[in-house]
Amino acid sequence: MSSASKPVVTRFAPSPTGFLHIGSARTALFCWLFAKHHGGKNLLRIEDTDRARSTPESIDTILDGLTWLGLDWDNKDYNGRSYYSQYEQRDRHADVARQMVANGKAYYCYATPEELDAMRAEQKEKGLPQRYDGRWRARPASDAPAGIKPVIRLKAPQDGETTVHDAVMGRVTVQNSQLDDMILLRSDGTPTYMHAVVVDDHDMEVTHVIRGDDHLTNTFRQVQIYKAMGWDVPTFAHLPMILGPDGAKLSKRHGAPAVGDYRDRGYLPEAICNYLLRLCWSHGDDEIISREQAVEWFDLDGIGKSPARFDFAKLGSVNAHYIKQADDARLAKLAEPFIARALGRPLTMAQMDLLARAMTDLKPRAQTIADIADMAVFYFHDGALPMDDKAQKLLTPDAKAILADMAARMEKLDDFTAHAVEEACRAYAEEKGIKLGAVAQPLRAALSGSTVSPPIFGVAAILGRDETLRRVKSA
RNA sequence: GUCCCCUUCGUCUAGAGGCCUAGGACAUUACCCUUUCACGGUAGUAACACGGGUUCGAAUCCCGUAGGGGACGCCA
Repeated sequence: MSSASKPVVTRFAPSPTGFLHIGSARTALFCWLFAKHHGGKNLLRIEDTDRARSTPESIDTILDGLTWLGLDWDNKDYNGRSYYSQYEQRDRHADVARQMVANGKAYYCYATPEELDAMRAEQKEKGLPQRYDGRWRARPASDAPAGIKPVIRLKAPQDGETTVHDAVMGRVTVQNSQLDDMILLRSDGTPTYMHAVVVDDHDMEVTHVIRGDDHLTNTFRQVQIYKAMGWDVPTFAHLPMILGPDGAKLSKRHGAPAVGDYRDRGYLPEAICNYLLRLCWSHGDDEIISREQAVEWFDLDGIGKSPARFDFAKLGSVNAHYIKQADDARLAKLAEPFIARALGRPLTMAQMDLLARAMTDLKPRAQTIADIADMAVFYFHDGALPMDDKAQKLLTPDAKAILADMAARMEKLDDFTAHAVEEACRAYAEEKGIKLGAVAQPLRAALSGSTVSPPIFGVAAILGRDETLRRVKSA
C-alpha cells in the first residue's frame, strides 16, 4: 500500500475512441474533487495505445468536455502536449515487460491467435472457464517456432489469492487459480492496456486510482504486475456504474450518452456536475452543492457501492435551479444560438439586450436553455406573429373590441411600464365589469401568439409601446 | 459457464444495533398564491428484495436464496 503521507495524485484516463461519456465525466469529476480536497494533483492521461480506434478528434472532444465542465488537470505541458499520451510511452512499457522476462516474472508465448481461439472454443464446449492454459509457461526458448513473433505473458502466481483493498468496495479477494497469464506485450511490441496502465500509474506516481467499477476484476491482474515489479500498489476506488433509466448500461439507446449532448440541449455545466456528484455520493441530505462546497466535503467514504440510474427529471430540476441563479446576460448569450436557429437569423445587439431584460420572467419557467429559447422566440418576430390555434380561437370579435379599447388607453400611458399597463387593464376590467383575464388573455394572444407566456404586462413593457401597439392592432 | 460486486419509496439517497411510527430531494396527487404557464408555499401517497439466524432489541451483524450489474480479447 502506498504511504499515507505522499501527496495525493489522481488521474483521469479516457481512451480517445469516441465522445466523452457522461459516466466518464462523473469519474473525472470525482478524480478532480478528490485531488482538490486533498490539495493534490489531478492528471490527464489519454489511453491511445489502440492505434486503430484512437482519433485526434476524439481527444479534442474529451478535452473540450472537461474544460466545459470546469475540470482542469495539472499536466498541461507534458512533452509539448496538454496531456500525457500513453502511446508515447510504448518503449518504456516494452522495457518493463522485457525486464520482467529477465527477472523470471514473465515469459514469451508463441501461441498464435488462431491457436488461442481454438483453445477457448474447446474450453467453452466443455463448460470450462475460458483462460490461457499456460502452454508456453515452462517451455524452453529453444522450442520457439520460426517465423512467429511472441507475446510476453505475465507468469502469474498459481496458488494463493490476490486481494484488492478498495476504498469503495472494501476488501475484495480472488483465488489466483481463477486468473491466467495475461499478455503484457503484444507480438507487435505494443503494450496491452493492463500493462500500460500499471506502468503509467507507477511512473506518474499516482496514489489514488479512481475509475469505474467495470475495472474492478481487472484490478487483481494489475496488482499482480505491481507485485511482480516490486512497486507500491496505489489505493483503488472503484465507482459504481451509472445505468440508464431502465437499469441497463447507459448508452446511445438512452438518448444522451455524451457530455456534448447535454451542452447541446441547454444544460449548464454546474448543474451537470452537481447532478453527477449526487450519483453514488452523498453528504447527508444536501442536494444543491456548490463547487466550493463539494471540494470541502468530497471524500471517498461518501461513495456508495450500488449502481445508480440516470434520471432526466431530476437533472432537469437541478438545471432549473442553476438557471434561476445564473446571470441574465450569460443566459441570454447561451440562449441566442437556439433562438437564432429558430428564427433563421442572429439577434441584434438591441435584441440581445431585450432578451437579457426578459430573462427575469423567463428563468423561473425553464429547465433548460432550450426551454428559455422556445419561450423567448416570440419577442423577436418583427413581421407577422405566428399564432397558435388556441390563441387564434381566443381572439373573438368581442376580444378584439377589448383590444382596440386597450390600444387607445395604452397609447395615452405616461410611462409604459409593466405596472402602468397592468393598472390600465385592471381599471378597464373594473369599468366594464369583466374579469382581468378577459383583458389579459386576448392581450397575451396578441402579443405572444399563444395562450401561454411570461407575465403579459411585463411582456408589453419589454416589447415597448410601439411594438406592443403594432401587435395589438394587427391581431 | 466461471469469478467478482451490488440490493432502503418510481428515481437519487440519509441511516455505523435502540434516536426509525425509516428522514430529505426529484417525480406524482391535492390545496393555496395567480392574468396564462411557471416559480413559491402547505399537505398527502410511496421503500428496508425474500428466508433463516445472532441479540433483550436488526434497515443496520452473519448465512442462504432470488434479482441486477460487471469481468473473463494480441479492446480500453
